[in-house]
Amino acid sequence: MATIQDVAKAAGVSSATVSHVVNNSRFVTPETKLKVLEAIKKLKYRRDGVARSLRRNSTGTIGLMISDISNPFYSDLVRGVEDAAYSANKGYKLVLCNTDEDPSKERLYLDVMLENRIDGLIMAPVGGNREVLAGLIDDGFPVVFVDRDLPDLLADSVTIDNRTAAFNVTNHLIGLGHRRIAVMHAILTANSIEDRLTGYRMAIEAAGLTIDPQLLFHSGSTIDQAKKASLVFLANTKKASAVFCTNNFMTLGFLQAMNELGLQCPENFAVASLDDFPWASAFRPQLTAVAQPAYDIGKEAVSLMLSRLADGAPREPTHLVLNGELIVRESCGAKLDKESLARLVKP
Amino acid sequence: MATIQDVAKAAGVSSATVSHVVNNSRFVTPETKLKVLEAIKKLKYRRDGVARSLRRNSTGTIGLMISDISNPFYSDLVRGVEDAAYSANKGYKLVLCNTDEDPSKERLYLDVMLENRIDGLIMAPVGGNREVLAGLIDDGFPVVFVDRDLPDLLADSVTIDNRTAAFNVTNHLIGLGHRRIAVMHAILTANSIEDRLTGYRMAIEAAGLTIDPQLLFHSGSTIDQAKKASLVFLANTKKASAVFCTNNFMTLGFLQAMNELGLQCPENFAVASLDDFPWASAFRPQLTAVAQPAYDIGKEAVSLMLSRLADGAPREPTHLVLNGELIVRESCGAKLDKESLARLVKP
DNA sequence: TAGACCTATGGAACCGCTTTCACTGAGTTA
DNA sequence: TAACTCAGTGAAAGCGGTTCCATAGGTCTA
Repeated sequence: MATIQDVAKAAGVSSATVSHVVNNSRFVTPETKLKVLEAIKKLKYRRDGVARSLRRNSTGTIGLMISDISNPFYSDLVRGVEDAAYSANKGYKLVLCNTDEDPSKERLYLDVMLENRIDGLIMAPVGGNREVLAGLIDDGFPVVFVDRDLPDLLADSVTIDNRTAAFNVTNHLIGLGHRRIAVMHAILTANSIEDRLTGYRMAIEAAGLTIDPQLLFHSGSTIDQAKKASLVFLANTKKASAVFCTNNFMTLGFLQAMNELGLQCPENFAVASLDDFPWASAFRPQLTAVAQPAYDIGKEAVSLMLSRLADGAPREPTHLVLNGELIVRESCGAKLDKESLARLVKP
Repeated sequence: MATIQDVAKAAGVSSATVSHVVNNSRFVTPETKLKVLEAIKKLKYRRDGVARSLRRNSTGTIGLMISDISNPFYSDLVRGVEDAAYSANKGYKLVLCNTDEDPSKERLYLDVMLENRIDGLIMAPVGGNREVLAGLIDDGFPVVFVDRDLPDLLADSVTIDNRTAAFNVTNHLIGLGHRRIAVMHAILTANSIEDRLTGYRMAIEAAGLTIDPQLLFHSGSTIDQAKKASLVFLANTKKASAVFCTNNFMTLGFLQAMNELGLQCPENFAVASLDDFPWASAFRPQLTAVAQPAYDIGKEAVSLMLSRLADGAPREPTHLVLNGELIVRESCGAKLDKESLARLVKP
């Protein structure tokens, strides 16, 4: 691999000149430039980004930590981040890792990324590495939280209004006549889940209903765990007629469980999802869901990140809150005739 | 950020000793080691991976280029790559990018990755950057193709037996009585699509049927493009009773088109997919599909990569061919009663 | 006791770039 | 013609590690 010195020698100029040609960072006469470019071509020279990063003290790399790339919510989000990061003039690169909601994995990857001198970090925090993150943020290291926030850590964040989203979903179910609405949720120390539960409670109470703690159940964050938890819940039926699944893997797990038990949705049980699927319209049951703007969350996160990277001037953290859109389809019974619906909502 | 020199000074030793302590690369007396570790802790020293990479001439980074992370096939594959890459003792990092099947994007990202001195590249080649890739491979740079292969480029590859998979799917449709089976495919210069079409043709001919070119149609590689192509196809109906969708986005597009036209699957049209979805069992129609071992493809790709990175000794390229598994569910009519099926297969 | 050997550590070159500072020679001004 | 300006380029330090080679001091052998 040819170095800048090789090119300089071949072109009969100094390495400084080669560098300036490559980076377009100072005037070079057309003739000299031509000589340099020819030498570059001839030697197949490719600037060494590692040496460059060392010298410039910046790698042009953004770290991206999410729970699980195989979750469509995150893959869309990642897509948004990537498109925005590469396309910016600067051409930031992305280093990706999955935490699986495991704090120790998160910690490990944090160390790896910091050792490799990422310029900034976009992450869906698991919670549990507060000190490390607080240290980073205090040092002025750019961190943008996505999907959730870690309360009282002063970093930028891009989330959706989880409370309102959950309220709307729950309210939709209530409006259809459902009275006993279950909730399946993941266990997280981040605030998104808590907000979703709060939205649920607010809707229940606003309708003058009472909250039955028996109707809340939780599961691990994979489809399989969600399915198992759902089977258990459905076995000890608490006479619910509907469930609000607080994320998309919960929804898939619940539907798989219903399927295994021979239950039809919505004929036997209504299902509402917080998080839509891009392919939802191709399948039955057609899910009633809040669609999160995952791609936009990623895009906005990059934009906050770039603004931090651009001017070193510290600023107050920005908390961007996007809106989820409730898409009413069939899985809660919205399209059922009155009679069938009546049968569904009174278990 | 403290440097190794700072630590050395604080511990009263040389930077060489600090380096050896950090890397565990030569014996250091317990007392000295302790002093160093304490200094590291006190100064919050974190080894600079960039400087390290420069000196060692290796970054511990693997580039990963796929079409589109929001495609579940690729997100599973990426997951497999990541798990294998991080978990190996070496702890390789991953740099990710999406080509969207666009050769110029592929070229751009290739340049970015090479500039940043990835140690190896795992990619689903778009085709069209043959010279660059050939140059790399000739220079002994480790490249592993996944999902598809670029014929006569001597790189390792991990694929599935596309021909057999397509043969089996088609044969399944024929076995159910379908005689006019359409195929929707993407346009790629890589060989996977060609192989799938070949498998289709072989099954048709093996059954003594004739191939009607009117039944083949193609589309761009997004769900939306697939939907549009499907709408056109379904509008000018060629009296097909079944379609074989040669990848998962084709399948989703086709189902969305059917849905838009009020067509039921399989009652009005049978659909077979090459590529399953992890959540397939939660929804209707329950897809009959060949499940590709996407996660394993990723894992195996890393394992080939690591073997190349370990011993510098060049070896012949390895072409690993995994098997897709035909999962028979309902979308081709397999579970229909004879009468309904008979109605379906004779359009 | 001299030489050989071993153990634990240090000195410093070097990886390939960027960037500051300096320099040369031509043109301009007084 | 001397002094100055300015355009174009070069020399070399330095980013923060790794690693080769050297060395001091101790132990062992003859």
